[in-house]
Amino acid sequence: MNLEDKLKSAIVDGIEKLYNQKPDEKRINFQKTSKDFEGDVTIVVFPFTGISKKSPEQTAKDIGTYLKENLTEVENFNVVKGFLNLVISSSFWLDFFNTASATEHFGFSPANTGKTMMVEYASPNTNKPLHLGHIRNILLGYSVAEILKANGHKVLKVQVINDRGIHICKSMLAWQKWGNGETPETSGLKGDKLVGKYYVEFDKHYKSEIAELVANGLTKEEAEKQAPSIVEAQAMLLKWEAKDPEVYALWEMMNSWVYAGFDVTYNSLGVNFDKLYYESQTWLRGKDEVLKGLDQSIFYRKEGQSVWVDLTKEGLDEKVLLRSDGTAVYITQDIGTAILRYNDFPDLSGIVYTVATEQDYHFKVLFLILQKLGFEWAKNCYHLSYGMVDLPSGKMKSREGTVVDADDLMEEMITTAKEISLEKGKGEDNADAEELYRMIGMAALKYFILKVDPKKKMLFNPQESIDINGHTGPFIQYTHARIKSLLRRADSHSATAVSSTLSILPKEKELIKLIHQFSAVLKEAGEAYSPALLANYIYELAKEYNQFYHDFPVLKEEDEAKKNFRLQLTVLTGRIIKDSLRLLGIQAPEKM
RNA sequence: GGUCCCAUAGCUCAGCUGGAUAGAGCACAGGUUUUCUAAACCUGCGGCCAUUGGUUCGAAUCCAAUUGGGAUCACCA
Repeated sequence: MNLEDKLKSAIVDGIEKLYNQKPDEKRINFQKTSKDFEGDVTIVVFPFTGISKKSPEQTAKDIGTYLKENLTEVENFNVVKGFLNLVISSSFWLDFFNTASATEHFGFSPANTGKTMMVEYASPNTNKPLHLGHIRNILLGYSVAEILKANGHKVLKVQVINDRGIHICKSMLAWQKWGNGETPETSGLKGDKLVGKYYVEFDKHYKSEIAELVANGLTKEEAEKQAPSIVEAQAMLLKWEAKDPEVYALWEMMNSWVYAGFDVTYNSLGVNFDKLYYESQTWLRGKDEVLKGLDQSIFYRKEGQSVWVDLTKEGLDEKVLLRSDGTAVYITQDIGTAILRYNDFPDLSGIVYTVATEQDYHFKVLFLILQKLGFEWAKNCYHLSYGMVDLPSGKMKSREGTVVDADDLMEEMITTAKEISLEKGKGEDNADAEELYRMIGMAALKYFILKVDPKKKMLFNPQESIDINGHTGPFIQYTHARIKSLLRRADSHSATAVSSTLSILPKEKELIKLIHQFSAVLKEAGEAYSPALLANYIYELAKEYNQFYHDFPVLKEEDEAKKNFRLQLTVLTGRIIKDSLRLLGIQAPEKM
């Protein structure tokens, strides 16, 4: 039983004894004691003055006296207005500290919950390389998956690959026409970059064709439909759908280039997947489900035989599910794919879809439709919606060339890390050092993105945004490296339990209190699907440790008991930092 | 036009289900090293929490309206 639960039930009992009435447990509200007052935990007593029929001060005094008499953990208390500040005994903190020290991954859920969660992330199109927006997606999805694991769930990381459609045909067509047989090998380009190059090439030709047609008197809309390039691309898509051998072979070849390219990027990002879903294999799914729904009158037909769902009662619109020619639309596929996943993994307890906030409406509709179709599990589907990454110049637009390429960005981060290291006189020129620069650069990038609340959009300034000092990944890495350095010197430290009668300094207690919060933070990060909570917590911990480190000797402490305690405090802090960074996908170097 | 999201220091962000004098980092001005990593630590500067009402003992937080920004609403994906 943790401290807050203990306090809570004691307060309930106390109020009942004091005033003969049970308080609403939900109104018992704990908060950190403001640093201007003495105490560790503060209870706001205003909600209970109605029961006590006494002044806030008197009520707080009554409850405080009761707690002090009945709970060994409560050593003392003081009252400021309606705030009851409790001083928790240092023996409680030290007992907790010993327990945490003896736990391998303190804060992680020790037991398996038996739940299996599927986390979908990345989900790229196969016609162009990954960019900054994908990076946010990938880092979030990966980290959420790891956090869920730390909370005791089984996790399946999956990726949906949008490998079919008009977009890929555009690249294919352009390559066929103007590629001269160029391959990743002959061009020296990464596969995804090469295919992306032809996507841009297509767009260039398409645009000039439109301009020409408009000059010849067509409207813009007509020109966009009649331009030879797009007509050809559409013809190619039909051939693909008919499994034309030649088109299919081209499609397979170009996709294989893209996958090889993506693998490099995923590797650099340090992420992986347990299962891949290819749209080319799932795009025909869902149609049967829609027809079943039609039979059950969940859906209806409109003129022209198209099939619709009416969501106006839910405050949304009508949505088309099958075109009048009977073919599926995008959401139809998603219906099919969701069902497919539950068929693949019947014991799934939920699916987390990591998809940008632009698709909020889409997922609302999708989950509603699944519910209407009678799938109970639909309520366990969660859209992890994340905001766009904006640039100082505004939105990223591939047409305007303002897209920040994922590979370029990572490389730039690593180079910057190297430059800064050399500037600080810490750099060397060997393989180990190169690996360290990579770790630092990637930490700066990952932390910068993950520390922001997922659902908020964020601004990315390539020149200024990524820093290495202050509230950053490298700062936390540095704290870890510093801890490791200290521990390397402490060759003979033995892990003996700390006596609960040891007197501890305020700064030491602050550290223990922060560590005490860790399990709650980790749990909440999992429940809220928010790595940002963990990222911000671990910064606080690193900062607190740095202050402690600065102010007090560890190895040079002469009192053996204190030295032992401080060493173990250092060990535990280092472990929590390392574990947390790992959950964020960030490596913790031993030296830097 | 309908729906949804957002607005906190010059900049980038915290601020959990309402609680004490709203916090960090960057930037700016200074300081700390004969002692465990100065990628650190400390001090200062910086705020009408977009505006206006409401609920409450108490509002950055909840509600409503307004303003400004963004997203979305296709027989596209």
